Amino acid sequence: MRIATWNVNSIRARAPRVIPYLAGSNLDVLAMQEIKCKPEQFPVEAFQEIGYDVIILGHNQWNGVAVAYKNSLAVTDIEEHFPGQPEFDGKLEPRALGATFDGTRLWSLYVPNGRELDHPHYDYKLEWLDRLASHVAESLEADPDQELALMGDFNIAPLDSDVWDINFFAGSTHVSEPERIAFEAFEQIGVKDVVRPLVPEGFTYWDYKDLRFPRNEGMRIDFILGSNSFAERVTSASIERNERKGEGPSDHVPVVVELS
DNA sequence: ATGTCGCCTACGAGGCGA
Repeated sequence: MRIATWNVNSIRARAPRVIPYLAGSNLDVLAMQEIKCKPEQFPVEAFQEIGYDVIILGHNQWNGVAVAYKNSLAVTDIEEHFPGQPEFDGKLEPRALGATFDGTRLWSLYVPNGRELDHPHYDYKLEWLDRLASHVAESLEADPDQELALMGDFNIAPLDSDVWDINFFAGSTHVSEPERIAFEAFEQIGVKDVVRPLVPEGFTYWDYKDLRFPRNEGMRIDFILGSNSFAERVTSASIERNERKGEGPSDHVPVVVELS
């Protein structure tokens, strides 16, 4: 089984990139973030034409997550939002979508950005991560051997080397100690980064501004975190840097793992 | 370089979020 996560930054704008990539990728499952549309606006037919069905969670022009999967796969236990997921500004945002494929539990996750260290969105981000970790910990306590993966845009650079210049990010979100502690908490509950051991180098995101991609001034903020049973099945991984090239790319690229 | 995108509203251009 081959699965991937990709912050597409609007599926309507990105279909000309996502559909050809998916058609040529032999992926079984693609978790997407920032689809930026309602379900009725999602280009479902373009996915169906290349043999994929789609699960969608989107409310308006912000956020939104989806999961595309080969139409030969059986999907069960579709879950919109995770239990205990906090609200922002009184609203439950479309940032988490769970689904199980042949016994493998996958989550497409778009972690809140945080905006600024003194912004309410930052507290929301930390709370969101804490609640997610609590949910995953409970789930793993109930079924320690389950194959589970958290896939998505975590909006955290866990290491200084995950940004092109740590000094540029002084006082910014994505690199603060509380965010990094929140990220490390997943490893402590038994869900670890399954890509980094196989792909130690490389960014997953480059801002559209300031020639960031040509200068390779990026960030590693998109991850696949797997339970022990999931991690044991991972045979290879890749960061699809070429998807940042050419016409009309997302600012993020796909992160892929192959399972035995 | 104040250097980009994509969405909204509402039909031009500004606001928001990332």
